[in-house]
Amino acid sequence: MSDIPATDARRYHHGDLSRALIDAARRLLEAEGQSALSLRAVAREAGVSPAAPYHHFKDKGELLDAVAQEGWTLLDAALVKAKAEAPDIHQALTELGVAYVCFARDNPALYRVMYDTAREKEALPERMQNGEDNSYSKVRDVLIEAGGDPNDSLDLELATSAAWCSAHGLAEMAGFKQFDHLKDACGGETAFFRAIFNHMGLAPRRR
Amino acid sequence: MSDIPATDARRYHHGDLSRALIDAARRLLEAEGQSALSLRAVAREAGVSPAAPYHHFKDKGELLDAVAQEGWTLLDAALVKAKAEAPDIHQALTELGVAYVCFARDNPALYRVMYDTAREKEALPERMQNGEDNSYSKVRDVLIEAGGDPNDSLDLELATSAAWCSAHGLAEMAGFKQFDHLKDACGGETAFFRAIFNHMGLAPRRR
DNA sequence: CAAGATATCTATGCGGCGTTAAGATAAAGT
DNA sequence: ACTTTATCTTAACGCCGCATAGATATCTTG
Repeated sequence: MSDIPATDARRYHHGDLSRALIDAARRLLEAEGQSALSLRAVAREAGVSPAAPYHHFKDKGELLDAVAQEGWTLLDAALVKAKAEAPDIHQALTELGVAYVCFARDNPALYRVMYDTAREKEALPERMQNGEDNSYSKVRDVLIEAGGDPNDSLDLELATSAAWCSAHGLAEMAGFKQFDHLKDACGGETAFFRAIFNHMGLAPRRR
Repeated sequence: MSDIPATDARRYHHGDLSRALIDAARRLLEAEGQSALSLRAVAREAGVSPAAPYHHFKDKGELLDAVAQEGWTLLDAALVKAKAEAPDIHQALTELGVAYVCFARDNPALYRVMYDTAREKEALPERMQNGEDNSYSKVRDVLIEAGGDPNDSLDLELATSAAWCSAHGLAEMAGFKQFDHLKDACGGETAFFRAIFNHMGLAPRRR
């Protein structure tokens, strides 16, 4: 899924330690999971002393913020791709949802860091606010193209939020063993995702 | 929301330390939040030495399991109450959802522990499996009463799972500041919850 | 009731954590 | 060349989860 560069330069002044730390963190996250992501372990992985990160990040939380940022960017890219590849506009919303859940499945630890840091500040990143050309707007635009009323902004926002909540809910649940037999019965994991989304009749009021 | 008894008995042999530890953990969780919930802090709160808990729980995880267990029981009770109070069967599903989200809002740290421990073992508690007279079945039964086909068990399970995912998704998101203005626009928090659930047209195939 | 067995708790210690403070070293500015 | 500044290291503090060994209270059996 990812190619996080390994760091090599081992001179005293590193060159770009913040970058190297973020990469190290993502490498650790992918290889060992969230519980292994200590600041000291990140420093070790990057080949510096335990205190070195503090010259680039105020504390551990700020490093995690940076990691989460990259996560949101990756998720955004996955949604762009999904929309572009959707066969028609009425399936586009489901395909966005499937792409979302697949991202969470393929980057479980990163996905967790993204929402953990968001919960810490009780706010999703700006990218997720109602705005132009961000992740949130991608879902909203699909809803409009599929027949939503662009003038009923409250209803549109509710529909967009509902879609996001649904996708997040499924993303968090899909990993549980309870659903294994349903995945089989549906004929595969993504078929299961689609079936679940079909049961959540996500739509705005019509124009 | 809760009445977690404070422990007093301070004799050498405590009497019921496991009980006292669980209560202490829940008290800490409510007062200080999840990050303050260390095993040592729980022992302090219960008035025993840091190593005492190990005679009643294998490790910290097992204590959290016990706390989570109580959480699921409380959630179950909230759902029973919501179903009993629902005006008619077609609103019952939404009311279950609202009750679910309100539980998460009122017990944020506990709710988090519940899902964190579940994720650790990649499985929700048995209570959540397809079965008789558990939390899962409460949602499923409402879907049947509302017109779902009791014989199409795959579809029923998908619909039940979809409802649960949606509720969980909203529960996790509702705390974010992003939604404050929507809550206002809807005329209150629970009205917002209802509006979101309305946009997720949760239903099984008809009989 | 006495005495040994058992359950429960304390004391101590290990390594790892996040974070801070003080000192070393390399690069940049004058 | 010399100073200044940015960057990194070393060392230390108080927390943490957890393991071990020893103390103390209750239970069991005579």
